[in-house]
Amino acid sequence: MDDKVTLDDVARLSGVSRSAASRALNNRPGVRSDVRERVNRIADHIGFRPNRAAKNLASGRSSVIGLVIPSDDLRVDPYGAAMTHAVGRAASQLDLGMMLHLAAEEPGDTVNHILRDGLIDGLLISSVAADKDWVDDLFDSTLPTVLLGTHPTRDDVLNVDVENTESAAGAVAHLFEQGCERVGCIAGPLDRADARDRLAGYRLAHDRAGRPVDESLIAHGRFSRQSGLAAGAELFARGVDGIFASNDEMAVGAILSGARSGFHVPHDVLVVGFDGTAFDEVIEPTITSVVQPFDDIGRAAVELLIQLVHGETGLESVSIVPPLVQGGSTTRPTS
Amino acid sequence: MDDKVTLDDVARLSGVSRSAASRALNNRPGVRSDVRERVNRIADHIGFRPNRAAKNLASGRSSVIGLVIPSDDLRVDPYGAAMTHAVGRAASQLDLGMMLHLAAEEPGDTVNHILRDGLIDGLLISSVAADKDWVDDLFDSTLPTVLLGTHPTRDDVLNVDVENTESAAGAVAHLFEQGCERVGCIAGPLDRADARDRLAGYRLAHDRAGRPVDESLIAHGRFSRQSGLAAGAELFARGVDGIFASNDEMAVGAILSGARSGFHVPHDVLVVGFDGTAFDEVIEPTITSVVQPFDDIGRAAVELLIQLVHGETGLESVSIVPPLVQGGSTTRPTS
DNA sequence: CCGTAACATGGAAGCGGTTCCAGTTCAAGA
DNA sequence: TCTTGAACTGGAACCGCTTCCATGTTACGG
Repeated sequence: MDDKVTLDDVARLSGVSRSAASRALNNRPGVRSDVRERVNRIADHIGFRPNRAAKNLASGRSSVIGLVIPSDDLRVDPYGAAMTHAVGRAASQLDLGMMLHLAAEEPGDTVNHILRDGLIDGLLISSVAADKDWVDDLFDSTLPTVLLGTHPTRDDVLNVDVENTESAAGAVAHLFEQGCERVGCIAGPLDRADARDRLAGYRLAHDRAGRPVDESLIAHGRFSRQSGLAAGAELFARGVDGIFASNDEMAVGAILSGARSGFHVPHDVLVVGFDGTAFDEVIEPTITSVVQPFDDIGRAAVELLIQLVHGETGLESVSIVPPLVQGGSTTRPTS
Repeated sequence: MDDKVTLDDVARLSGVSRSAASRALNNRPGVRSDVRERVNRIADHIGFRPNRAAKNLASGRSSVIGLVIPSDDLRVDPYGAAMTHAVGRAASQLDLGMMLHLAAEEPGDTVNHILRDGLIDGLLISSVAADKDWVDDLFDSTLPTVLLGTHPTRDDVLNVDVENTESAAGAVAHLFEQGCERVGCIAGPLDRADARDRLAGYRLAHDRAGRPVDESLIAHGRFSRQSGLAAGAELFARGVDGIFASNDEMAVGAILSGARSGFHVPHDVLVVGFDGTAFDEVIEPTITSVVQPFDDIGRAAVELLIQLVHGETGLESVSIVPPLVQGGSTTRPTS
């Protein structure tokens, strides 16, 4: 019923010009305060909604950001879903819209889609998607872009990430503190920077504790639950009393794997994971994990992107220190 | 480097007017074919990207659709993630953008966000979000809207859903065929239409088989894994040799619950779920489930919405029959 | 060879805002 | 009272594309 209320209507009813009305509604200077108030009152009285397309065209800004995330990641990886959720909320809080671009393996028309429409002010790209060539190319486009996570190879892109190395080291140190002697590691795919850093943290913790790293206790997974299952089995066979899994999915896999071969957590083995994405799992025990503060990350990323869009310079990447949240998987049974 | 190539440039270089160029590029009639070809060639030679905002403003259409999904659903419910993924892909294939709107409990500015910007041509709303008043109100707005799922109370909204009742009945019948005598049901929250329909299917199957429904074998959950765990425990205590869970999350919960109290699937109990969202789980056995063809649903919904946007009339809701996909949870061990 | 219909073309008017700029208003200081 | 300048105001251009409409062009049958 309130279709098609334009700025002209507001202006006419308020007895001012369109330009004055525009200034009033956008809190721009050059309007007497009583006029400003009247315009605003009338505007929302008649249900004025500025037409985004017109606004966009005139101002050159859309107040919409894009998020590029691997097609699969949203569906099968809790990390992707959590990140999408966080970014969506942050955008919404900042009065921004969010367009979701699912990154498939081949570019298809996606790049065009993303770039073509001046529909987007800037782009947030998941580092998980950055291995796809065409996604990677987006960093070189003229579109303002911020990376979520760490780029596998480049370090010239603005990004927001958690501190991986130290956090991983802290997680492993925690296992040492709980008395673990033989701590295994389930590393992620090493073509990813975060996986490499977490593995580095595992090594770092050993260095600091003055313990040698037993390379045979480093198993490799692909951040999936299945791969954690296999890697876990491998480690249990080698004999470990502690496991640092590079993400929670693999930690879950490891715990299940243990259960199947008679190793129980936390009775026989302590486990710590990374990401904090397994809290909704119905798994005993709950997993101690380096928990990613997704909301903070999303917020920081969106804010950084907006600053970039506004042409601010001297911006710096953000590194967030995630907390180690204790669950049952590293709590030694008292009995 | 190819910044700011406008239609004017294309027109000038092609030696035609802007209007002719526009017609040529949009495959509209009234352009000689050689001219059309020349314009197109030149356009992509100089890297012309029509400005979406301008296009949108002039044509009144944005080629962007919105998806409203409950805030939590994306993160903790595989169903939400799968649906989002499916819609995103379908939209992308049809050359449409997708804006994601996370529906929080309170409206906040979200409604404004969604409606205000003429940014969106139409809206897809998850039925899971339809219990929120403000979301529900969207159906009455002037924005073209299609519901994903079934509305809890209204039947005047255009929707795309799977056939719930018959499918559920089929799932239960399958349990009967496998020789189950006491089949329990874990129902979903009955304020949701799909949950009610699936429960109705459970009853229907009993009717058809000429078996009375033992009301004490109907447990209630909330579609979450945790609630499935509790409901499962309840049923195992009552003694069942088959369980129909209204979704896979609860089926997983039930299987875990069984394992904890010594009932093994499929040895002691057969289980069938609904949705087909648990395939990536590392659970033994894999779950027999009424699998939602998410891609088909997403595609159908987007197409329906676009027809609606184009003002087509006489459109009808779509009901898709999902297949029952067998997993290990209903395969009787031969030994 | 001409009249006419069918088609191709360019001009111009929007779409609904923002923003520059020049003209007004008005109060304070001379 | 007259200046002066800051603050306000409205007119008009413009963002880049679509689309209506009035011309110009072509091809045909008579």
